[in-house]
Amino acid sequence: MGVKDRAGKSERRATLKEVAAVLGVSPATVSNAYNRPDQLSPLLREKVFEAARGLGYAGPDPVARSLRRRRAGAVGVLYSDRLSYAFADPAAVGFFEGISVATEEAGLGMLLLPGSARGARDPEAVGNAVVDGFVIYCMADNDPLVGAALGRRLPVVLVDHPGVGDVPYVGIDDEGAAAAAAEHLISLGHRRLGVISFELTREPAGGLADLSRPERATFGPSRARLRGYATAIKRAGLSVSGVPVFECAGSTTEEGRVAAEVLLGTQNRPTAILCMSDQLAFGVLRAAPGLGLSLPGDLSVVGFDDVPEAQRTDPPLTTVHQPHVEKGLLAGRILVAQLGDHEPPEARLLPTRLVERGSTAPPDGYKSMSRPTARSTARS
Amino acid sequence: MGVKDRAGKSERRATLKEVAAVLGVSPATVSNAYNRPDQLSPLLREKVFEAARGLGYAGPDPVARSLRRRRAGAVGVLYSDRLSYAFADPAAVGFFEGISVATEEAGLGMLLLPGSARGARDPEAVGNAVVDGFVIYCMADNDPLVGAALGRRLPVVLVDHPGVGDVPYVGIDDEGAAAAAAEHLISLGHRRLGVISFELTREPAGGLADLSRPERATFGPSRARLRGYATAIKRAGLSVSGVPVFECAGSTTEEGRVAAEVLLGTQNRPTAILCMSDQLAFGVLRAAPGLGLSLPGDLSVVGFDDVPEAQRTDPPLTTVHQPHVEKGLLAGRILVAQLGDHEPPEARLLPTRLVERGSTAPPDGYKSMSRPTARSTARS
DNA sequence: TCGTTTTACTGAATCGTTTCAGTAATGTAC
DNA sequence: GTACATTACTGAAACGATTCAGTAAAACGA
Repeated sequence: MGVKDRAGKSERRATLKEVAAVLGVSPATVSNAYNRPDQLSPLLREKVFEAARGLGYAGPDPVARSLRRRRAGAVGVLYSDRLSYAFADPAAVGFFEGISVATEEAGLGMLLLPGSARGARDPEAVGNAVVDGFVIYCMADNDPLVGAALGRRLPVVLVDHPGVGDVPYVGIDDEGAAAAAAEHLISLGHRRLGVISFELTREPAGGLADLSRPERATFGPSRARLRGYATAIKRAGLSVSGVPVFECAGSTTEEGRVAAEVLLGTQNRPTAILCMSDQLAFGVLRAAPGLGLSLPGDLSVVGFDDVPEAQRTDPPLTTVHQPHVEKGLLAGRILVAQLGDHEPPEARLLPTRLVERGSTAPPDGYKSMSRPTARSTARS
Repeated sequence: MGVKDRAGKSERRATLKEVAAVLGVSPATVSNAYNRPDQLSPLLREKVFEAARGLGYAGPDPVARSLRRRRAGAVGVLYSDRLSYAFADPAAVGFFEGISVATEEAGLGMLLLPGSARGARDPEAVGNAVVDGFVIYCMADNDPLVGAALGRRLPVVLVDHPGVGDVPYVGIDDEGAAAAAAEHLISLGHRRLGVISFELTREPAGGLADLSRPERATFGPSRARLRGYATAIKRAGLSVSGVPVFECAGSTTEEGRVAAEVLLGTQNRPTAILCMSDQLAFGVLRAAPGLGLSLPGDLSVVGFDDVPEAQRTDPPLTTVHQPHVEKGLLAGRILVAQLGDHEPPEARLLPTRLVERGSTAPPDGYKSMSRPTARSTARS
């Protein structure tokens, strides 16, 4: 193509003013043709469209329009990690699905911001996002992007994140749900538990810790879940500091597998493992055969999330169910309502429920007492 | 709260000009403080930030900035249906994942436009989208939103959509892949085939048709796949018009189930079914027991997509593998390259491959000839 | 000390719309 | 024929930034 001249791209797009000029009318009239047909004779309106077509004018520029109208027509979504992780995690996908229902109802777009991946975090993206509000999903307490988003002074909904001031908040009772999961194992007779956790700090060390200091976790739901596990364990009269916690940098099957190998490689290995997500639990299921363990006889596993696949693993996964889609829907609706100055639905904690499936059983050689039934932890 | 006064929300946010006024400097200086630190004494810069903090000014307004800079910092994604469907379909989710990798690399946001659901389609959303370009994914040929997006004169990548002019295009060889799927069944000895298809027209009738007029489908990949099925069937000397095609409005398990019940409820029922997606095929698997059919003995099923779950069904699903994530990644990269005036990767057809699993076998009482091996259909 | 460069800032134009307050022309009422 | 309403359009001021061409002052070299 010879000289590099940006191959034809440079012809500037026509503007409303130019369309007006062609017809010898005022820009206001052209604007009205697009936005307020009743302010115009139908004839002139047609002429405007025709002239526009002639100039290749595709209608008012969205950016200029947004500036003038002061609305962007989209809501921003902030996620704690790389977006591609979100798409690989059925829990996040379910949540996004819920949001999308709400935004679609309102005719709004859904802007997924470039993830706040560790290291490469780029607060500019939040400052540059052309949105009318934010859904902040599952971010570390001290993530600077949260501050950046709040600083924009737009309507915001916080999800799975500790409340900030009077910002609407949607989540679950992580602590109660985690406690229920631990209680389930304990009541089956397990005494040696292990935990596979999300990252504990913003710069996760990875590797082993114990359950004695849940408060140091910088990630709201992790902290609450650790606390829940710890509470149940203490209540049963067991030692909290004896419970190994393996910290995973991400919620993937692979990380779960590695964690399981470490946790189960110790002498006096746990007979049951509590996982903070189903993805991690799947990793444990995958690791078990290689370690010569069969489930649930040699090892019990509890997940968290109840993603659809949890029903189909072998054995099916006992896990804490939480309503991901509804969580997204509620968060989305609250945000949308704020934008339209409607009365928003009440922000709240959604119910969870322990779903007992085949991955948990009394430890080998233990006679179970009465088995507890599904327990629902909800608060309105 | 007594009088409804928009509870404190109305305090207008401060502007750059106001920050400048407070300090008695020019707006240009404040702008420079944010955008060109080197144009400013560090001392003054600090003062600017301090004044900004005092006024609750969170930095330059993204919309105004976009207007002036002429870039939005986001790419738009157009999908043929309601977004919530996309999130429920692992194939689409994989595609989105790929896009997100590309946009994230470039620090761009990913704006999912409110779906072009049947009926409620709202071309305004496309015209109003604040984006630097579009990925158009899987839209009907004559969808007005495609025209609207093209009309914006922004860089565009078309995915799974018939090419338009010299717009970059990414897809697979749908026809070849479909033909391979049909050939597989035929070589197993099946003679009575059925097809479960996506919508054939923009206003899908639902229900039965036959394979004799693939060209009327208004949806590129559907058309190509029907053509592929037909080609293979003709090549085998079978009658194309004898092949029942059930049209589903959406790609869901439920629709697949219904379709299977209709297709298999006829006398002289098909011994094998070709599905245009794994989701539809899952529906067939689910319907089979109720119809007293066991797979693959009584019925063979082939899917399309090879979503992860296809490996875990019972029996595992024979299906056409296509690289969803890579498709998204490639589309995203091409778009991003165009935005930055880089040389974009070459647009192309990605390879597919028939994956034979347990859901296909020779029809009952038929002795199979040599079984064909996985066949790859790729073009660069 | 003079001329030149560098530093630190400013003024004003511009990005492309929307919208509000008019205004001239036409229509209606009596 | 006058008063009033309606219709069809216009002018100009926002909306909130960025940027380019300057300019005055300070620093520098010889």
